[in-house]
Amino acid sequence: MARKNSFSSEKSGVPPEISAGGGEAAGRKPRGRAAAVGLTKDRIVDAAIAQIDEKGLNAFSMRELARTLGVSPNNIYWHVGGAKEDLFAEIAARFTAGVSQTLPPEVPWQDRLRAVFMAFHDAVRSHANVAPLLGAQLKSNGVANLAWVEAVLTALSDAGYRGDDMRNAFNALIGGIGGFVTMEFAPAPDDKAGEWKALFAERVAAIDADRFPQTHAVLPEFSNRIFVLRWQNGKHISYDSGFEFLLDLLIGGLAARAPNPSPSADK
Amino acid sequence: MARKNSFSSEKSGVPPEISAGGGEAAGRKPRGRAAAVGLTKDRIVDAAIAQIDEKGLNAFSMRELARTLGVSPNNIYWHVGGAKEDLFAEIAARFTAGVSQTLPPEVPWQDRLRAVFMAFHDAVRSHANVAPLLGAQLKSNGVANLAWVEAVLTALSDAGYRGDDMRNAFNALIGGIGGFVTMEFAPAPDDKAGEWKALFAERVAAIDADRFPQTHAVLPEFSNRIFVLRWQNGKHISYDSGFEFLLDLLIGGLAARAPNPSPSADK
DNA sequence: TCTTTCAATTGCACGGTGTTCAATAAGAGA
DNA sequence: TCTCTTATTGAACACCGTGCAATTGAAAGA
Repeated sequence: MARKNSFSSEKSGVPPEISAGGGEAAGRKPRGRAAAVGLTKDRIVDAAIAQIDEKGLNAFSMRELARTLGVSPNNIYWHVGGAKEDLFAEIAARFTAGVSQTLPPEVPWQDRLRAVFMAFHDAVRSHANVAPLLGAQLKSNGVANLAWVEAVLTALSDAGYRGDDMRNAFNALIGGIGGFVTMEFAPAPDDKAGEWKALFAERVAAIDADRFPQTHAVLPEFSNRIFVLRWQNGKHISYDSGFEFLLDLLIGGLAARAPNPSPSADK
Repeated sequence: MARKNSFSSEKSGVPPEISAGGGEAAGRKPRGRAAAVGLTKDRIVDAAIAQIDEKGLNAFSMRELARTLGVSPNNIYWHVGGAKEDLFAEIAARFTAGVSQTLPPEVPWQDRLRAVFMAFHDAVRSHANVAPLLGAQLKSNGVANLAWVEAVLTALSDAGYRGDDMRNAFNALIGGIGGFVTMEFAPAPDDKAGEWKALFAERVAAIDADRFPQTHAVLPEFSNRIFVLRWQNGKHISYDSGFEFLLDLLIGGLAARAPNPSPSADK
């Protein structure tokens, strides 16, 4: 039945359930020999996300998290395993975890892919400040929910991709889309009173029409609405249409060069 | 012409040239009224990149940079403008700056786009540790060289894209590709003696075949070679083919739905 | 019931960090 | 020579991540 917990506490004084594989059976508590059980990994992650939502990832600190939890910092370390990085990984896992509910296999693989990534996009937007964790750190990157991976791989397989092609397609998808989202919600500077915004806007407004005609021409329309010439992120300016454009480009391209163009008929 | 310097030092005791537009005429020194002129923004950025290359972005510190430059930290702040963030922005600008040499307009826009992004990819790989700066911070993100933006916009224009379509195409391209690179080189944990690698590899090897058949099936081949199931980044494992796949997907897709399919004939 | 055991929690301290404020050195222009 | 501005420094503030050793306290075994 596969309720494996590969390696739980084998060593000495170590936390409860170390990063297991799945993550759906949520109720199971440490249970071995509880003492003043008050803190849980879940509670920590919840509080951490809340704190990041509110103050931004830059301002996040272990000590402050401990303060708001009414707990000693070391307690957090104990539950979460060693380092801030591990907490971040745990947080990242939360996100792809929510997206695991996949569409049935009858649905064309294109639609399934689309649904998975749209859901991912929505999930991230609702906690935009954690976005950097999802793309810019290997450890966070690596703890993603397997159901999510499985869904993508299955879709690609149904499209007929195998071997290196499948690997490249997977990486292009995850890298392109995950990366887009990271960039979409890249944090703005810890601006003291919007000073940077003004400076940047001024600079953008003064772009030289002779040296950069194309850029200058589209400026009035694109200013603060394209990735490089902006002073606000996707939290304030919607990049939804850009995201969907990318998604269409990728899925369309995958379909165009897929061994199995549209329905699911392989195997 | 156009040697504008929009707003240089107007205020009180502020640094020399604040973020100007272009950046090609390199020789010009502060020159207003030099004193113990020994430190330059360029020297600082050089040293910073070197330090990040060597020790990683996480380990980077203003104080240590100052130490290796044989200089007081404040001196750096003075030259670079207020905060670590500003230095990072300056660093990021370096990268897109190197890629400004564009192909002549006779070359089909697809090839021009391809060249621009391949060059970008190469530039980043040669200083992989700075990658997170390029995607995961708005301020760094925003100082990119305008020649680079101009090149992309021109290509899209030649393809016939206008208005919202152009904006979406631009964002999809920059977001997708820039994001991919960010993820490709996402830093691995500051691992004490490869402990995490082992743990992760073990976990990956133990994936449940019943719940995740597809994932399990491709594992031997994909382990550590796809984005979510890996413990090393693009510095050690090549994602070149994935990158090119993405690039082809995007450019191909853009061509497929472009008003001007292949040659440059608009305007 | 009384120990023992060990999960869960704390205090304290170390060696850093980014950044600010006010003071200074040192050339150029007068 | 005396300014004046640019360039540079010293010392300090508040805070950080995290390791170490000590502690609590609930349940397991006697």
